[in-house]
Amino acid sequence: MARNLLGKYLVRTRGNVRLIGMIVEVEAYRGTIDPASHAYRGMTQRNEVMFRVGGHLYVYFTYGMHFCMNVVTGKAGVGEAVLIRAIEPIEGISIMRKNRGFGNSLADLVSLTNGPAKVCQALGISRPENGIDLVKGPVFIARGIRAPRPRIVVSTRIGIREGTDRPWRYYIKDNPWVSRYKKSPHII
DNA sequence: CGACCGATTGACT
DNA sequence: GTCAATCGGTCGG
Repeated sequence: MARNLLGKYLVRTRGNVRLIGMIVEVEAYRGTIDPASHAYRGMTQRNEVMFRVGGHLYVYFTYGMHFCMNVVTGKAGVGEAVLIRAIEPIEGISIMRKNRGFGNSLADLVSLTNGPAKVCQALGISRPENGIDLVKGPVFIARGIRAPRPRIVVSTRIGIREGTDRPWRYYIKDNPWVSRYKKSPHII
C-alpha cells in the first residue's frame, strides 16, 4: 500500500481552495508487530484512528510543535498506516507558501514540502483533520498523471530508534522533494 | 502525579 | 555534523 501511494495525488480542499501534491516519499508502520509504530503497544486515545479500517487519516502531534499525517491502511483493529513524508507541489502553491510562512521567492519551492511536518503545515492539516474519512473528504487521494510508473527506491525508515532494520521507506528515485537520502537504498 | 521523550525542523559549527 | 525548541502522550512510582 505504501508503494502504491507513490505518484498519487494528495488533495486537500478548504472552501474554494484546492491544494494538491504528488506523493513522493512514504513509510509504512505496521501496528503491533512493529516496534517503531505508535500502535506497537496497543490502542490508546492518541492512536485510536490508526486502528480504524483503512481509508482514514491519522494525524498526530509531535515534538511539541509539529503534525504528521498517515493514511490508515489496515483492517479494523489492526493498526497499520502509511506516513506521508514528502509531496511534490502540484496545485495551490501560493497558498502552501502562505501556510508555511514563506514569502514569494521561488527559491524555497523544495523546502515547501520535503518533510512530513512540512507537508502538514503546507496543506493546513492538524488536529481537526485527525480521523477524516478519505473517501468523503475534505482530504483524499486521487490517481496521479505525472509519474505513470515511477522508479521506486526502498530504504530503512528515518527518525526512529527501534525497527531501524525494516526496509519500509519508499520514495521516487531522484525526486527533489524526497526529504533525505540514506547510505544503502535498494532500487526496485 | 513527575519524568522522560518523540515517525521534526531550523539554526548553527 | 550538533542541538534547542516545545508540549502532549505514556509510563513508573
